[in-house]
Amino acid sequence: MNLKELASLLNLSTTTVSRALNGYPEVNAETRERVVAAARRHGYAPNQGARRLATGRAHAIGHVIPLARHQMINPIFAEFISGAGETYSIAGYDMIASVVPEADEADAYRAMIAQRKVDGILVHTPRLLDPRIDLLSGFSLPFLMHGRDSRPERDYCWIDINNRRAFLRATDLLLDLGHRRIGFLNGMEHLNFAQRRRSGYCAALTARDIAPDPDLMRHAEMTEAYGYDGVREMLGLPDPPTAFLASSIITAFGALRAVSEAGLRLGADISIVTHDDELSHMSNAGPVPLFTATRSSIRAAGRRAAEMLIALIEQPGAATRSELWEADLTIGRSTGPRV
Amino acid sequence: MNLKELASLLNLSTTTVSRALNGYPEVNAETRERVVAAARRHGYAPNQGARRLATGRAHAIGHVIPLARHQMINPIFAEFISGAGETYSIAGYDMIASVVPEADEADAYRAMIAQRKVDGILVHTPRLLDPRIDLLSGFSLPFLMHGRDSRPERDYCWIDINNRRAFLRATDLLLDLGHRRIGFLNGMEHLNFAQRRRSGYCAALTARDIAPDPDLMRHAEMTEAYGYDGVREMLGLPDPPTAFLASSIITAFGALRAVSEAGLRLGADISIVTHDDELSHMSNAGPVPLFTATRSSIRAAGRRAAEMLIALIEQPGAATRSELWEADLTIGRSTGPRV
DNA sequence: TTCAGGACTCAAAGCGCTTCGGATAGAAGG
DNA sequence: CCTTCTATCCGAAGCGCTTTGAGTCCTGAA
Repeated sequence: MNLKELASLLNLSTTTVSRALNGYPEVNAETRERVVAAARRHGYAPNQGARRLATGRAHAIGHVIPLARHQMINPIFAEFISGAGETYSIAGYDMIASVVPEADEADAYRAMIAQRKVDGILVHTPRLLDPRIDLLSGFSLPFLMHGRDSRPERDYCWIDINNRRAFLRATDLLLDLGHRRIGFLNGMEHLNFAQRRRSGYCAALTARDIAPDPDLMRHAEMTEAYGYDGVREMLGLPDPPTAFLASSIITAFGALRAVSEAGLRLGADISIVTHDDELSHMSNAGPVPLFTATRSSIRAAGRRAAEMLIALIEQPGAATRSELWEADLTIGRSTGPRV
Repeated sequence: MNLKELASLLNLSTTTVSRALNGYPEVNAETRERVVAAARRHGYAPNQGARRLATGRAHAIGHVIPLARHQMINPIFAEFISGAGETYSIAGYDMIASVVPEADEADAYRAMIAQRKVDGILVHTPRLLDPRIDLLSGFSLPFLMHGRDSRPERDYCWIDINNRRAFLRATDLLLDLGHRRIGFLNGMEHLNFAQRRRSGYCAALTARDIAPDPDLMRHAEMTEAYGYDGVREMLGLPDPPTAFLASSIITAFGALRAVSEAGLRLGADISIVTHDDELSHMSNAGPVPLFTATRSSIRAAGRRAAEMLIALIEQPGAATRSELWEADLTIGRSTGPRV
């Protein structure tokens, strides 16, 4: 069933039917009802390809997911996507996701734009000096970055959490509890967020005249095994840490496993603070959560990011402001004074 | 830059340029080279909307992700998607994902089809008697289900693992080790895979004249907390289990946490077997993995599912067969004889 | 009665691509 | 030298929609 058929069925022109369905005012209320009813009855919906061609708008937003050699897909990504997807559905946008080898990433962005597949692009997990900013700035298509670059002079729109402050506060908390040797299980440090977290961690230490110890700082993909191995190895050091700071709750669970296995009691012998993205299958909720954590919902970030990007698309004039969210610091059962 | 501009730039007709770019034989090799070079130089790529309209093919595959009230997004989903996405990219398909409230699920499928957004649909996590099979069978669009329905008489294409067999073998293993009280932390039992797993678990028990004990069987969303709570509560029973069977490695990690917290030793005092989807951030790899597990890569399933669906789309005649994969049973450090 | 103006409706022109059905020119065959 | 291929290329139609610019038919004021 297409527009023409529907129109002739109703003895109306395609113009009127199109207008009736798209809510234009110059069509009789009664006519509109007839049209809408008939469309529903016959399961008519406008062909998206034709609509795209006629309007020049794709009503879709692109996500490029680079797959590195190690083939990891961050569970955080799923959660963010699900938040963004909620907003897209409500606003009538499709999400198109392109999973490509890391090396083809730039081409994937270029193709999306050249083929006019999307009206905007959402960019994930920026690197330190992320080439995608300059790449995408070269086109006139709106894009929004989840996270930031390190160069404030670049002009683009982003949403991020205050990673530095969060990890500074987390480290401060542990220092206040008397901990002096704090193991840091960071994310991969070529990523911007990890660099900022490290900066917060180091700043808190140096503010108390503690030199950051390279032996206590690690960075890697934030897996469970990484948390386990990291803690296990650091606990084997001559002067082992009494507390750990984890960059992801998944890593924190791994850390906890190593702590338990070593026969140490969480919150008594060893303290752990983690960042908590509120992943739905790794909940750290409850009145007194398991982990003391800096917390910020990644799903909420996804929702908001999508809203901001859609605003960028639909009101090109209006200056959409970037947003910096503060993470909550919630005290759980995983921290206590140094013994 | 569009076709017409590119064509006049080259002093060729749009016909020839289009054919050159699409690899039709009736164009001079030299001409083709000129065209391809010019297209690259000017960053030309055909407008996808126009192409869709002209060819009637969307070159896209749809995924509908229903968001239940509890708003959970399964990490397994991300992993599957990433596998499927790899295949899509190689084959030149887009993945379009629609995140909708559970109640709007059927409409989301209908809209995708009516608007001709996709050439095929990949359906996730079937329920017991999944209405989507009849819904989608009513259209002429190919679809593929990751998982199966319980009604063998329905004719559709699927890929699945042998959940029943996997859990039967896992249970058998524990029984062989002398365990008689085996706690079962299943996924939500309105889902098909969970029902099959339960059937395998029960079959193994009854084969040894052990009546399945409802107190030892739970089903819920497969979170870490569920594993923890489940084990904790079952360990508090008058006649507690000596082994546990978990439906997801996330749950298994939660189970392990409860075991450790109770001061029990994994593989000695308590055994755990889990299903392992090979999630990239929750690895259970290594020569002797942490968990004894029934293992099947969900990412590989995603890749294969995408291949099958694309075959369904591109060779409508050819009978594409459904596939049932067997899971590996790998022995780790989490199982041992009953004490 | 006339006519301006509002309320509806319509025909037709694209949007950018693919593809059908020729055209043209040189090569091959008679 | 004329016809028939073959290798290339082109014009134009059409995919299904939106939207511009024009009506047409009322209503109510003059």
